[in-house]
Amino acid sequence: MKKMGGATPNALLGLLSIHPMSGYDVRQLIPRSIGNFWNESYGQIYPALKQMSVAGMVSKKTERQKGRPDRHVYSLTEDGRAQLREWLEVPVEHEVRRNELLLKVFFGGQAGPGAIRRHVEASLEKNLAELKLYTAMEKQLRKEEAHDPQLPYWLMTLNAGRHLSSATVRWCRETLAELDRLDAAVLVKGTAVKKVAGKTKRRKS
Amino acid sequence: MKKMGGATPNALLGLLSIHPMSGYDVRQLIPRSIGNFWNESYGQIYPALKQMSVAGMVSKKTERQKGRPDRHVYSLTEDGRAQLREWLEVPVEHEVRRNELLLKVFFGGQAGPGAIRRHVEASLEKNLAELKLYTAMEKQLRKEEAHDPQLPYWLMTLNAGRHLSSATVRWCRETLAELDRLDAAVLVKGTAVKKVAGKTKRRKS
DNA sequence: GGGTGCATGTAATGGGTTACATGATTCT
DNA sequence: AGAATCATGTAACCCATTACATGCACCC
Repeated sequence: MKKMGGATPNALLGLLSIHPMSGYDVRQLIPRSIGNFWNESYGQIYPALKQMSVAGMVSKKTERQKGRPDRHVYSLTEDGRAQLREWLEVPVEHEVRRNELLLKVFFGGQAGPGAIRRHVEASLEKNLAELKLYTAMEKQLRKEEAHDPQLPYWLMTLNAGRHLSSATVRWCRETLAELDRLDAAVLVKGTAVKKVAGKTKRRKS
Repeated sequence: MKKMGGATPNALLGLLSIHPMSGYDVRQLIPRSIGNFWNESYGQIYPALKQMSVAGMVSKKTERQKGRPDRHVYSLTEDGRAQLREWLEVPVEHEVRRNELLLKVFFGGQAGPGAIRRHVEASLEKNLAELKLYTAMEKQLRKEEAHDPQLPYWLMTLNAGRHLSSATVRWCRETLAELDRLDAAVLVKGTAVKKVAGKTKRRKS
């Protein structure tokens, strides 16, 4: 059995472990499953499935269709399942996840007035929206997949999303307050002060 | 002035905005500045500095040294500063940050007993350690850089790290509790339980 | 003598997205 | 008529890490 170091093929094995699928199906499934913390594009999926097929991790069955191209449905082999289990044992190593928002905040002193505030506000909105989405997804999952033995694990990842998003929301609010304080300090010291953006847009919700 | 789309050159401009530096210096500075949410390797830094020099974003001065190779010290030009300011205005777009821990948790149903728990415990430890580090860093920053006008922004990113890490800690604890509950449920169901490693196979919706 | 730090850089390799190419079907 | 969906795949490109290559100084 060959080594499968990369996370991508293992992620695919994981998805195929739910049920047999085509490459197209995999791509469609992602946003409704691991989409909040993982992504794969067609450019990764199709070649990876082919390689894994050669390596004996998956077996392929071709379903012919009228008009449309054939569906190549892949399912896990025993080797594939073993490989997945093995990979799941390997400790995850820490990688620095890049966060462009924080990068810009770090250099905020160089930015024009209001730029950082706008970014933080956008992040706040985004994370509030995500929070709503998570609770909706949870309800749906609990209903539709009530009997799936994997449900608890799916809920754990949803819960992670909730914790992360709500922490980000809290940070955004604190940061906006801090930005207010900074602006105020500048005003006090201030030379010629006119109408620097002091308004925080309050909108729909 | 050329377009600089990628975040890497702009991150370098940002670091050079603190004070002029060599490529080597940049690399050394990263872990003590943006290291918690950004990284650049020599393989990126040196070519990028060269390109930016050609593009007129930075100017290079060579300091000769005894024995050691020359230091190439780069500083921002006006164009570079403008480019940085411009980039700081551009809204950050959402990218799905990959999280291998969550990926493994999602497929936890396929894992051997204890594997997921070990990963979550490791994450808990890691984040607790990071929390300690953040408070230490904050103290140090407040002392050493007390007069730097950029300090507030640096503290904001530190604060983000704190929020993120402590959210992760909370999630880890909740998740460990949930894993306990799952294990207990399995024990209850498994009337004739002997070898835990037994069979959870045979599942198909 | 050997490891570490200073200091530069390039090349190989891997990972990943986007754009391209094809083509029928179904919906608006 | 035109767009979206189904369905496959490849090629070009971008981005990033790692390994390699060099070489002196300093410390143990």
